[in-house]
Amino acid sequence: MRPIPFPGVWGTSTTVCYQIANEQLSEELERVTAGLSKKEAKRLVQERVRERAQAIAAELAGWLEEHGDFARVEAVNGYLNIVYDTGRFANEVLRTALASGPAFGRGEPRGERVMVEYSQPNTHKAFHIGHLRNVCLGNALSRILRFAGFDVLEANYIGDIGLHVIKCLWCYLRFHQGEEPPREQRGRWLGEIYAEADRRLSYRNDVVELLNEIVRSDQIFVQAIDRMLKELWREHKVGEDIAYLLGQIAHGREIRPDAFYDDQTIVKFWPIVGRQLEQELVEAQAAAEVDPNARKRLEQLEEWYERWRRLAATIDWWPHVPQWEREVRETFQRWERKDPEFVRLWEETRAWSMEEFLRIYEELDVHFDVWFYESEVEEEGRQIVRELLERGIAEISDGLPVVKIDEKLGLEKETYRTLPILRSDGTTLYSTKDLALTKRKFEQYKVDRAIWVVDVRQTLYLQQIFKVMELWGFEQASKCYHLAYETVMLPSGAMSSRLGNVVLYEDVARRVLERAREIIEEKNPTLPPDVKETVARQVGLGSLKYGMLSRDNNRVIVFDIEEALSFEGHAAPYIQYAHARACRILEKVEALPEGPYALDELTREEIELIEQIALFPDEVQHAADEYKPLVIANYVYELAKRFNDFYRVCPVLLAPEPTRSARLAMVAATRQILENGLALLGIAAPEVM
RNA sequence: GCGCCCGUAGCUCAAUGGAUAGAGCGUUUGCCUCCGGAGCAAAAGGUUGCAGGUUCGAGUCCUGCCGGGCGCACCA
Repeated sequence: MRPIPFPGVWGTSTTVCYQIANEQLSEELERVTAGLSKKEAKRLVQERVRERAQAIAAELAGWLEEHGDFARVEAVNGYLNIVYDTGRFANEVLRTALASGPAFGRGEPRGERVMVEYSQPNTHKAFHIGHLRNVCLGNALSRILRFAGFDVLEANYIGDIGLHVIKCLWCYLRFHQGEEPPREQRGRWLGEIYAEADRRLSYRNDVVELLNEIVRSDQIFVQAIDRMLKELWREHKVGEDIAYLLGQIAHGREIRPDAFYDDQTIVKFWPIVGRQLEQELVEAQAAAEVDPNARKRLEQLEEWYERWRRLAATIDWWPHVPQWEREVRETFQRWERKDPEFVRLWEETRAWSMEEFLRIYEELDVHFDVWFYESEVEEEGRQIVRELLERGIAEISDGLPVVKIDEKLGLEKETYRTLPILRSDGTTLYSTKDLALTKRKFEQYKVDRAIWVVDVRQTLYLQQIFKVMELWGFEQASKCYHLAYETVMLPSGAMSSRLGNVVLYEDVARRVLERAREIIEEKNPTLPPDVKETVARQVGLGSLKYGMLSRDNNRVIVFDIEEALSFEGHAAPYIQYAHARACRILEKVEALPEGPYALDELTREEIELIEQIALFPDEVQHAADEYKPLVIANYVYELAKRFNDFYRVCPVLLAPEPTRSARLAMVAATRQILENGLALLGIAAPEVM
């Protein structure tokens, strides 16, 4: 059963006649088509089934028309369409919607406890718009599941320890100790230090990666390599390294960062590389002016040159990288032996990040029931690893404790591969901690199902965790579900803190709020200042959230700031605006008139509006079943659209009774459902804007 | 090599296996004496990447290509 897909016709449609026709005809068709060519047989079957479906539909329609209690029953193209008696059905819909109010659409309690883990930000790192998508999705999903009748626990899992924290603190101690972080932005400041640490530690790899990339795809560069190396020889007489470079490039083999004899070789070579790129750039620019096909090469060269330039600015880092790596390992050991001074620093800086996260959650109206911290499950994780090793599920391979999952499951084909569960030096991995966390979710919080709202790139990893839990004998492993969603990218490509093109949540939020304030100042200057501010937040943040939720989970979002700043068209403000309009009408009446309402003679717009209203409870269940807030996002937009159509054609306050009362009921019901639907997305429904 | 995701209007995206594939942006033309113009009306824009298959019926399911993205042993 589904709604009849024609405008202005309210009812349900069924395809059951096709199924009956198929059953009835199966034997006969086999007989008749014997000996016919495939094409002929197909056409014949198609014809016969259609005819029969239509005949059955017509028969059923006749019967229902007589015995049923509907406005009209029709057989069309084999479909059986049952058209509602609008007066009665519409009254029923409006009555329930208005009587239930904020509870309209709520599902029956399911008696199932579900934990939704989302957000999982890392302390000491920046909170960017990729994290925003996760929060919006996880929170909307939680709200939808709860409304659909599940008992929901919203859980956050703070990455407050791990290599990233150690790197950040190493960099802080080594290069920024004693500096005063900006008062309100200490979390962000730490994030910048982390990014610097990452750049420093991956410096050699980044340099060599660029070099390899150029060598792989730029013939002109490769042809110039003899001259470049001669130049290098004049400046820096390390024959071994020059021979190495020449050999690798000539044979098309990768250059490796740790293969150099002398620390200064690349430092000296880098300016030579830059000069070569500059020269190629000049030539490519000239070529691009006459030949549009040369544009691609020009763009590639520009990108390489930009990367070269960034790396050149800190070329003096090269010799230090191995030493830094040692220092990071030592810093990790300080954490492992719980060095009091280090732990104190960790606690202090961790609080800086948490301060920022809490501010963001408050702003987004997101509230967690359970807070997990990676630092709290390290020991429990080690215990599980020990047990896995004792029971022979895990083994030591090249000094590394791993679970060879495919082997343990007896799978021939590589599927789950191998999961390391502890570092060879005994420090914990993400996996160590996640094993413990999974156990905790079910045992400590007694949940029936656990959902991980995590980036799609971790799909294999999470499947590995679930499988290891299964091998360990954890029965609820089958109740673990990974809700994967795609990444947020920029028009320029993937975000990368190392490349310095990360769009931070704070920056976007400030701009969106600023824009919202400007617009409200322009549209509604007479509002009291505090109302303006509230509305600006509701509209600005609502718009940002809607942008994250109005795309399917498995689609990449290309974040465009201009789009985020536009409050027109298919966006939250459109829906909020419809809500505000409805409020304007309703505030002009004393009390909502009691039903039943005169709904027998309805316009097309009225039928479509009521039809959409009636759909809400089903849509909630659908969204919950599929884990798709998008379903609700689409629904509220469609409702707002139909309301606007209605608003244009059907005067409410000026309509004569009893139409006026009926329309007021429609407005009230619509307003309520816009509010309910937006609430499921975590978006506010302002009364004015 | 193995595996996952995405190809729909110029752009960004919708469409529980069902009837005539819909929105927004952008473009063109209109609408504020009328419950709020963050709105509305109209026009233009499509071989749903390609080729097969399953089905009464395929944008949707299956197979193979083509194009793009991503993941695969000590990051999280």
